[in-house]
Amino acid sequence: MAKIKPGKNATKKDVITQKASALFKKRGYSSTSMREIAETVGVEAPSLYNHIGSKSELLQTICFKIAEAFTSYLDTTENMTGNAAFKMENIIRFHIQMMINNFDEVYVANHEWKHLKEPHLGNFLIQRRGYEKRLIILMESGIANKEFKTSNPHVSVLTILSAVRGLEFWQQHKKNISSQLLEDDMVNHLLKGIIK
Amino acid sequence: MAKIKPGKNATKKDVITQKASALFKKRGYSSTSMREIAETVGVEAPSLYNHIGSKSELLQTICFKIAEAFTSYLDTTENMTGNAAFKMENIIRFHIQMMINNFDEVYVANHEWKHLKEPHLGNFLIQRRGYEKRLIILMESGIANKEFKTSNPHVSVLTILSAVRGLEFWQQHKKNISSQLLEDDMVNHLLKGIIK
DNA sequence: GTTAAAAACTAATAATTGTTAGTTTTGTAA
DNA sequence: TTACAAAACTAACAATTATTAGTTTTTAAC
Repeated sequence: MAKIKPGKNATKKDVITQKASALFKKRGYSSTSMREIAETVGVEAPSLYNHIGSKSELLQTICFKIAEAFTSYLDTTENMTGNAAFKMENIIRFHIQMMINNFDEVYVANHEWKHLKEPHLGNFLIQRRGYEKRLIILMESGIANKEFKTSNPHVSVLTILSAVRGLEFWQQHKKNISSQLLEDDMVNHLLKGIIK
Repeated sequence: MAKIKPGKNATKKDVITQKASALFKKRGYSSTSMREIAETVGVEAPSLYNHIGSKSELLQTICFKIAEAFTSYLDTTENMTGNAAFKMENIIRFHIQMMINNFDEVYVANHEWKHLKEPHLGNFLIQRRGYEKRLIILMESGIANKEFKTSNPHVSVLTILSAVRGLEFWQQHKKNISSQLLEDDMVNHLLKGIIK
């Protein structure tokens, strides 16, 4: 039957999606051809269409899977007991771990979402803005609690999200920095700064 | 003569490059066609070739102009008198200002450089890594001086660069945040943290 | 007004794209 | 072994791509 061999718990569609993630990350969505994806899967291009609907569907799958993961972790965190600083630290750590453990897909969701087609593009942006808004509310509650210094919560959240989302080029420094050190140091930096 | 009308101090090539920056930012390098660029310039696609060599040359121009700006500002800063914290703050402020005042080009340099062709791709990465290395050295000197908390200087620099480079989605919050507030708050955050 | 150059135009090219149609091969259950 | 469905294959498509060639228009200097 299939030359595409799914591992345990992975459909053939999963395999294709994973290979596509790696290629979309490396070469960008638009520059990646279905023939390239097919080649890394070990199949001719038209065969892919026995498993997926379209190239753009691949991008949707990736983007929404990641968006879902972040939203769902935020749900969990909001329902935890603990102060705002605790929750914020949790979320930062989750972002860093996602970046480390699901690099290809997170990178694609962060950088290639603009190639989504409507209505998915709109939905993605709504979800993303909603996520940012909830983080801002968390930050505001921490300021109200006097856990955080008084500052513009928009800017704080933007800074944190920028920092963790842009983390992609940590990959080049992998040899020098263990992922645990990266996580701890980065959390410290974003919460407590670097000035003595 | 030309239907492309350069403003003061701007050649026709400059106009094309600027329009291309905006399109590369909005739609990505690969998804932007020469016909699209031509249309926003107000000309047919082949006419562009009277002023530029190729599409990929446009990307080169943008990427290296920005890389040059950052490298050159770092040169200046390194030669200033002042401690490491002063210099680092300076550099962070410059990054933020560049992001605000040259958004399209900085965004393209940060996100589309992977589509550069050799040998330019290699040169760009060398320049970029050199820049990061010099920031790490600056950070190390600050730690040695006891200006900065002891931590991994790689991680600190990575965090700062991630934060300022990812700043692109501040655009969506423009209405809420003045650029001066953004700059001051972000510098504070990256240097002194947010925890009380 | 004439002339020469700069820069626009139209037409065309070869390559690559995502995708469909139609056919053959493969694997599984009976 | 037979039969059916899943999934591979080849061939082909229409569209779009960056770019070139050749021609006409525009501009500026005299």
